[in-house]
Amino acid sequence: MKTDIYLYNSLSRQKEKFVPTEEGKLGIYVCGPTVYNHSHIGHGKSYVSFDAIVRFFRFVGYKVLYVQNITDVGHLTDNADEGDDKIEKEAKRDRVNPMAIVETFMRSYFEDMDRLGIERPDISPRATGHIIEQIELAKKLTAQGFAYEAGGNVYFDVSKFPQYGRLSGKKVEDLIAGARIDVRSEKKNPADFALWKRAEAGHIMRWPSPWGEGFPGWHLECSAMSMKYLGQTFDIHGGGLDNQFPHHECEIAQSEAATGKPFVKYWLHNNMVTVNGTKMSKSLGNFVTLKDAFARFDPITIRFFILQSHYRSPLDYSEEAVEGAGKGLERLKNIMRELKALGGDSAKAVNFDDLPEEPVDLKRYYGEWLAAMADDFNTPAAIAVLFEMFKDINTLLGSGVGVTVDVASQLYAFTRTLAGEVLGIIPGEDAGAAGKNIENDLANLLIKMRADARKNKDFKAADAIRSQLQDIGVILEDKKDGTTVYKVSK
RNA sequence: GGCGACGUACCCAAGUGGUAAGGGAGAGGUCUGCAAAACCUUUAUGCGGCGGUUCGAAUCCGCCCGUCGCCUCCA
Repeated sequence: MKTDIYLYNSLSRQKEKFVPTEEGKLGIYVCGPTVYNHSHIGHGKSYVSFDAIVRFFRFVGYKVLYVQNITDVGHLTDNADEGDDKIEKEAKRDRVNPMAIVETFMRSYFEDMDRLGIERPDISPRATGHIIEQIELAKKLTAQGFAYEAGGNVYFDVSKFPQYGRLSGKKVEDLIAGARIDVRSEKKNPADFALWKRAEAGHIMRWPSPWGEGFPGWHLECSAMSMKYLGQTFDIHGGGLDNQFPHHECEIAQSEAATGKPFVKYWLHNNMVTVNGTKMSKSLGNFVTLKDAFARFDPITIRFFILQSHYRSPLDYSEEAVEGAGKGLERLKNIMRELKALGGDSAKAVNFDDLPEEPVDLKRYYGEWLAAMADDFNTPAAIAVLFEMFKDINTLLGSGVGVTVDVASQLYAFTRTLAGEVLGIIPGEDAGAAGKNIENDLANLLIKMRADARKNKDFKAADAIRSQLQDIGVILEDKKDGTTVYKVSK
């Protein structure tokens, strides 16, 4: 390991040094989306954050197993007991099979995540694919006396699990006192939550169980699937702050009651996205979908915007703020393009144990960057370090001293690793100038024509070429040495 | 009502006891045929307000104001 990582554990409410269950390995589970609608900016923040966290763990040498579920059943529109299944509701409205809704929005979800440069989780288990495991868990809890059946429903008996409320800082008594009176409930205690729900007539998604036909409660899937793939005790469980209660609280209760072991060592919660200062939620209908945002901004700009604030801070989405972020990101891309043009893309591995201090003090910048990332994944501070370094690099490039291919290559590889491989804020291989294709040849042809016009002081023709290229999204820049480079704007 | 978080320049945003990172925008300058890009300089005696602790506080304590979140589905 190159460094110790400190992270804020919601369970202890303080920063702790990360100590893996198994040396060199990380098992992480992050609550995935319920796929009944397009993903919004909030999903983007959550999954971009955890993507950066996972990438960083991999960077420092951990072998990571990243599990993120797809909820495709059982998530009710109301509280944990009443209301329709969200997916069925959409399905009924559109008169299609619920699984078609699931398929549509699951594809939409992955498409959006791909565009945000998020690496796919290692395992994306679906709730409906793990009905057996969920039934087993419910059976076990019932047999152990932690759960009871009532009219085809199975409820977890919160009174049997005294630690309930530890994660969210809530007291069961307060919850009961504050709970809405539900006269029809078969529950012993208003705070009890459903492990299994009886399927009423007309309910489409249903499975046979020891308690009759029904479907699993929302919380159960995450316990069943996380433990299946990561073991009864695993390292990190992540998710949105809004899921801390009741969802994660219920997961802990179910899992620890069933196994008698600690469920998760470190709980990580990302903060929420607000739009115009108000929380965005599917229920409120004020959400900005990622597809909306992508129509306005480059997806990587959205990613950069997200990582420019800390994952535990709330993020207010505004076009002004994203535009500002986008311009900063432009600078980063410009530098990468220049370094690449100087021959920097010749593959070169970076030896982080032996970094040079000249002509750019990579050793220092790496140390600062690493310290920022290792301190609860402080991506905004890490990005600030990169910008300081870019200033040095730009000064070097503009100094007229000249940069050797070797140095350019080293700077490129270094930046590519920190900003690209780990933070994911450098888009794929799109840096224009070095391409070998017809587009590149045409662009260089026009550049040459313009250069000839300029030589003949025919600035009208030269500017016409430049402005018309700009109209189609190609921007020309004249360098100090008299050459001209082009870039394709988004 | 209960619990929690936050309030840093025009905008975004780090910083949790040692004298205000970074990005955007603005202003001036260098370079350029002009642009663009880049570079240089500049923009908070102050970190919601008022007290307190301390040699020293944006950072700790108290009160107040404001905003947001959770307590019901949400990443």
